[in-house]
Amino acid sequence: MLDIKFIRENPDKVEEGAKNRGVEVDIDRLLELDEKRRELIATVETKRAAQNIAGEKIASLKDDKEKKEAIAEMRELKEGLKIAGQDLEETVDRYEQLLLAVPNVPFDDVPVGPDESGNKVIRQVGKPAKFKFDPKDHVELGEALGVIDSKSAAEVTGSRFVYLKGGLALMQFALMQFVMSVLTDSKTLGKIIKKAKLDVPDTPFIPVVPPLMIRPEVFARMARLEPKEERYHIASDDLYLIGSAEHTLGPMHMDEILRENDLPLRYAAFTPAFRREAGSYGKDIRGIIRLHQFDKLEIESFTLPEKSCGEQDFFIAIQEHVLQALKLPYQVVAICTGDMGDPDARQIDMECWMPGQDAYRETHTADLMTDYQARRLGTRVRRNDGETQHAHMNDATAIAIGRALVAIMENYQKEDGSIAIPEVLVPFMNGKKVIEKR
RNA sequence: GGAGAGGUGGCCGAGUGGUCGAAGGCGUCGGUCUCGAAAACCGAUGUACCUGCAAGGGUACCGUGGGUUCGAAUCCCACCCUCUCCGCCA
Repeated sequence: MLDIKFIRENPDKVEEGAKNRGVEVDIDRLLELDEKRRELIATVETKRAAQNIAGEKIASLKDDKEKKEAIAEMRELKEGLKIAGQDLEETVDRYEQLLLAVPNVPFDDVPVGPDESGNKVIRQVGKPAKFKFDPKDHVELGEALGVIDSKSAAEVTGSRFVYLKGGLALMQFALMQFVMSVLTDSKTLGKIIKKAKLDVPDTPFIPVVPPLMIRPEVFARMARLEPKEERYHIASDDLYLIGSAEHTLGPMHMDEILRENDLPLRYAAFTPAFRREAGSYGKDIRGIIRLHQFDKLEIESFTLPEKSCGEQDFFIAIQEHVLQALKLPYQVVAICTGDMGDPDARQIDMECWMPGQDAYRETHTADLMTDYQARRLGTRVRRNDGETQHAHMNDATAIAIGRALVAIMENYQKEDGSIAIPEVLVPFMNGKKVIEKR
């Protein structure tokens, strides 16, 4: 949700932003309703003030006759208030509906475009490996090694589910451990900050294992309930399965006022993510690139408004650190206006080179929501001077299973079909250096 | 699943129809004292919205929604949530 004052002062900017995202909102109508709303508030509050004074008068009167007269007067006041009150209520309802539909305003450096075709590659790091043999894709590799079993999963649960087995299952935990070890160590974070020349503190991330289900009201306040067809819903308890740890991490501080000195608050959460993939029939149907369920390590932070941009840069630097440590070739992509989520002011993706796909594919994303989510959530900061403001929120992938495993399998494959294990993961895999057929 | 208790300000907690936005305590902030600190003492401390250049003024909020009433934190109804005990269970 945007600040109505900001919309009042920058209607053109808001309208243009929405238009560039392909979102239709009637800003003129919203401002009309806002004006009407404020007029009605004035009317209603004046009437209430009169009523309050009359009420005090009644309470102070001793004489029964006087009292009766005053009460009769009060009855009339009450009627007028009722009508104005209803009018106000209706206006506010329509006003809020419109206000909530307004997406965040994209930063000026966000490329304008209708869909993913408008995304811009910012830089490429590492070169796609050249193979002396025909590289296989992860499905072929995984099935031959017996570490990916889609067939059994399809029988047991359905398509887009998978059994990860043996070395690959172990690698998932190695990845989690490795990345978590980065996120919780201020020394490593300090090095990342220094290398990227950032001006952010090295405050470590607090590890979290959050709930996997969420109430609809809270989901809506995160501006992530929609599109509903993308969410799994548990009807018996009216709960939704989260599509990302962000969904239950973000509302941790709803209706709270944080203290300036406690920021940045950084969290790293491990969760499965559940996605119905309703809009992607036939897309990536092969393998483990797009699953209904995958495990993920997600990072989220709450910062002061003026620090949120640098925080996103920091998140990106962490992602690049991880990819470089894994020695995966990747590119950094600025997501365009039409391809961003509604709450995002800027979205940056990491795409890893996947030889089996012969393409760069998304493995990470970093979203800067500014105060858009925090305003809905009521997450505020009390500044040291006593002022309160809405906190800024950032959210990003630290490592996502499925995609990360695909990148490793396809980049680290050997001619005999075995898969070398990235050096940094070896200590987390009992010293195992290769996944081979057993 | 069964039985019970309860939701009040950052926290604890009092308040059962009218000067209650709400006692008291804790915490926090400022001050006095001190070389400094602790203790003690004094003072200040909710949020949101409307209005105003500002000082200020006004309105709402005691889980949520509705009702009764001239007037509701207080009475009635519905719902939501939390906690405790028993049962079941990783």
